[in-house]
Amino acid sequence: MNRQTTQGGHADGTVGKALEVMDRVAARGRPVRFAELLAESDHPKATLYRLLQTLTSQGMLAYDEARQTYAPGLRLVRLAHAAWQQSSLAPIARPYLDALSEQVGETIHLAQMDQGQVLYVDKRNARRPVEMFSEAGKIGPGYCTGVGKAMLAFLPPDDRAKAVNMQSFFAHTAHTLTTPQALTEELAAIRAAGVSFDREEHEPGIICIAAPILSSAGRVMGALSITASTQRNTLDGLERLRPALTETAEKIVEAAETWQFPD
Amino acid sequence: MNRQTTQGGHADGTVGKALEVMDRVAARGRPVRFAELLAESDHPKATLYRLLQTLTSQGMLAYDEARQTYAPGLRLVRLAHAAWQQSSLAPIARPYLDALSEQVGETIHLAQMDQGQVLYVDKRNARRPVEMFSEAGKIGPGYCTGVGKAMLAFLPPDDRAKAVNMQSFFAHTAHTLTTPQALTEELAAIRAAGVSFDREEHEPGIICIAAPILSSAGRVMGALSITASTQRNTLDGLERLRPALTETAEKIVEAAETWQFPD
DNA sequence: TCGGAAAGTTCCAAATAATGAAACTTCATT
DNA sequence: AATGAAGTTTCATTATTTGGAACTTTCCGA
Repeated sequence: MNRQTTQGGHADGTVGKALEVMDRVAARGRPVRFAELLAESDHPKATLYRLLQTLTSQGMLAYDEARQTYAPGLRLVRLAHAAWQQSSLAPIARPYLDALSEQVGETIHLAQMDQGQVLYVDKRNARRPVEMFSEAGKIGPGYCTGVGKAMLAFLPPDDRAKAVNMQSFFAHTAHTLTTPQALTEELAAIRAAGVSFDREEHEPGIICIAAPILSSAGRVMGALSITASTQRNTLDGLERLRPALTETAEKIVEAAETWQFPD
Repeated sequence: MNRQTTQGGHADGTVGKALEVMDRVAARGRPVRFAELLAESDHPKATLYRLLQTLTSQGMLAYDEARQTYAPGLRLVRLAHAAWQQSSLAPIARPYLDALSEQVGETIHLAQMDQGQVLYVDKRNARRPVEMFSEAGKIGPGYCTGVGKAMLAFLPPDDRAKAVNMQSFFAHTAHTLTTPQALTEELAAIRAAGVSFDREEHEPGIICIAAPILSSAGRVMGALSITASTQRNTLDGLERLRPALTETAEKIVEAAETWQFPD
């Protein structure tokens, strides 16, 4: 029972430290040099060096000899396949997303919570279906997205408070909620309404309606959203899609709770 | 310099052991109980228990309290997104896969090698595009798939010999090559031909033509294949698609070697 | 081409974390 | 209640990790 509530940073044992390094490499979004990592890490040179060696020899990182850079390794892709299939709502929700996509014709996101952030696990585009990993696996902020707010709103009070405090508020647009107070009030309104809206809070011109996916016990399993641009739609227009949205969310819960792994 | 050539299993340090446990959980393909893992592991109970605790608290595993089972965690999905984008050929190859898909109208796979196995990193279906993680991240055998043989054939001799010995041959069909000798001969033929064929070696009724993706220095970067069923096509029919296939492979190399991460 | 500095790698005694046998707690059955 | 299988905790022992410093290589400018 060794909880570190301090700043997102966990670190039990050697494994924790190694994974923290993994995260840093992944967060860069491009190949990184040893020195770059060293600069932002508080490990001594030798320690960081050996952590990177271990991760590389394990296939968790790929080392490019020519450029002397590290990048996340392909072993992760293999592991993630299993994670996506087993631990995400995506495989169960797929047919319902397909149906909803056909019905409403707008962009749809399926998201879950991971470590206080929004993790997108599936998507349908208005025209072309799915865009692979380029969307699944992407993360987003909790306080200024429809799915983020929908999930935060229905978290148990303690977790919700914790999650609200973990947000690092940034005014992406003039409509972004930028204080814990404003967000807390908004979340109460969302609980009352049952759905959340993104009123151009994350990107100008982009609006969305989102619904939480709640287990029958009331636990937040994820969230589902329909996104549109202000050029082609309005908040009222999205409000009209609410029944389709919440019905889909309900079907997903039902499917998830019925689902049993075969022997 | 502590190499373990023995059976795919590496294990440097604690991190290695933890990741080996991760692999075992992922390999099951369904939630696993502690006892199941204990039975197939050679760690003592307490050790395995703590490894699982660490991985769980790190978000690498998800623990289902109700069922008392472990499954790969969502943190992996996040990390894999970065890996797929940065370390796989998929993002670079995408436009070329799209074009090839449109041109030939058959199923297309893009694969890379990971730890002696074939790792699929992208796919196009005949009709509907892409199927998310359910295909990307999947692994397959090297000795009886078109992409596997294409990559094995062009590996440096030492690596090739090692990889051939790592295969665990199983006669999926009557056409499967089931000995290292037969495979080695086939690989020589593939080197001479420049492309490989799957002659119903993995699944009855499924054939394919595959080409390696070789860097200008001759290093194996991945492989590309066009798959068809014997009902709708023949090996000769696939042979006719060879120019389109190899041209696409060349375009991908070119794009990959030109590609530079922006500052 | 040469010097110098920065980047990357190795060493080893000290510090720390992992180990695992055994004892203990649960919880579902008989 | 009694049994036992599954899961959890303890703690002295053991093995791994640590990090300062020395060493080697690479890069760059004069």
